[in-house]
Amino acid sequence: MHLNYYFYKMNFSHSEENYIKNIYHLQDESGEVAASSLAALMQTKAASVTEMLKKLHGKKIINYQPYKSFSLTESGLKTALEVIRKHRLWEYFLVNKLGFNWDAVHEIAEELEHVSSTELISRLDSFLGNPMFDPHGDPIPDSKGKIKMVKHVALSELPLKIPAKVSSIKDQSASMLQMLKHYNIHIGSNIKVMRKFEFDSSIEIKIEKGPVSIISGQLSKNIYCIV
Amino acid sequence: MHLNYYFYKMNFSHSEENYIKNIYHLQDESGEVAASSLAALMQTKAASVTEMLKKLHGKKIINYQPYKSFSLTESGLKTALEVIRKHRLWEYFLVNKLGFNWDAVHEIAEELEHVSSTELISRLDSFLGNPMFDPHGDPIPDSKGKIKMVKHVALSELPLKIPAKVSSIKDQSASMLQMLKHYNIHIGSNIKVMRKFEFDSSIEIKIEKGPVSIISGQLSKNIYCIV
DNA sequence: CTAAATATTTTAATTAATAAAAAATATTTT
DNA sequence: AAAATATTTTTTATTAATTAAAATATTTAG
Repeated sequence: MHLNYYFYKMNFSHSEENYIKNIYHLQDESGEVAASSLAALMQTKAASVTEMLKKLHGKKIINYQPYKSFSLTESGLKTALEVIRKHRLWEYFLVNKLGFNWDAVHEIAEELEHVSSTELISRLDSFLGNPMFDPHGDPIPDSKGKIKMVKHVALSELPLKIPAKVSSIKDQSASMLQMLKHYNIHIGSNIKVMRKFEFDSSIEIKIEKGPVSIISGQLSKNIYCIV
Repeated sequence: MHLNYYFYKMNFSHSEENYIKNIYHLQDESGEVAASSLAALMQTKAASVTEMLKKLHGKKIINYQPYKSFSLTESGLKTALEVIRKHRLWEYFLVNKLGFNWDAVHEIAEELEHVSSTELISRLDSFLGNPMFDPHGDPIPDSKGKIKMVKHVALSELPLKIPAKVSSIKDQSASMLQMLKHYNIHIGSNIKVMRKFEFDSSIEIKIEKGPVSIISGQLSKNIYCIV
């Protein structure tokens, strides 16, 4: 019987890793996680979630009491950040070394993130030059699980005339990408909000070395920036 | 119900891919494959092999009649070469981009070879400069499944004074690697057999830009060359 | 050519992981 | 306190892979 010595590296199934990762994302937004939100996010049924919660609780990955909302333990957090680190490093590789578009890499990284070798990830990290952010602007945890806490603020919430950098796009549908292309906005664009129009919530923006444009309130809510 | 249209890309489980790959390796050596050899190679029981054979036959991957030896169909061959292509490209990447030793990459490539995206492999191939051989000297199939047919001949079988290039090492144990280091022999070394000693099957070799050495018959049987 | 040895398949059962419908129970809202 | 909602338990199912033991086919040796 394998015990969980502190130096013993636990292995998780793909499914477990996906659950752990998604619990992290939810708890990152709002502290604790309800079974129903997790079921919704993972497009599965509440009963399936409960099954997995019992399993993860048994492995000391989550703090969990029946009927209560739950959160990752320290060990769970560490595991989540390892998976997220892998995912984001692979995304960086796919875009910056293999030349993929940033909107095409998520699915592939979903597979690559489950490859288990830590030596591989450590070397990949060096090879890529220890990048801090993935192609979507999300921070990449370091080998110790340390992650830059970046506040992503929607363009719609940005104060006037404060320079900001586009860091991520919420809705990554094809129609959204089309719009971004039209306005020549992409991850890394330096941008300022010049005016806000109360009437329809549209805003006037200035893109560095680019024109002044007016974008809809809806679009501005989907573009996130780092100030 | 999904039918197997000619443009429909079949998906295989990791286990199926491993079986297909290993059938390829056996059939590459000796034309047809017996269930028992496959069971031995894969360290499993004959009954498990039969189960898988029925499944692969159902998917038109092998030519199979009960109790007879079997072989890959054209489609099976294509699949096998795709998996082997992935495996060898990843090995090349691990060694030549991430700086792994060539003897440390097999296990990691065993995982990476099952990542499904073909776009990924096509881009990886370009990124690596369309290499022809992996770090063990084995040929990498191209995107169409075309593979350099290289005849690997053991140093012990090499005619006298014919220049050859070390292409692969059969026994990849630590003790073997130690010996190779001692003699300064590695994949790609240009080498000639100068004399053969009948008494103990040892041979005298000349390594390009290196000294003349005598190696044991046992060692010479484990070093393969391309003539 | 036949008996014995060997190889392969079938059968039946097992394990493991995941999923989920339906019923039961707990919590929250009104 | 009742109603609505959320969660868990129970039960059932699926899928994939594995294998011991029995049955059957093939090959080998005498």
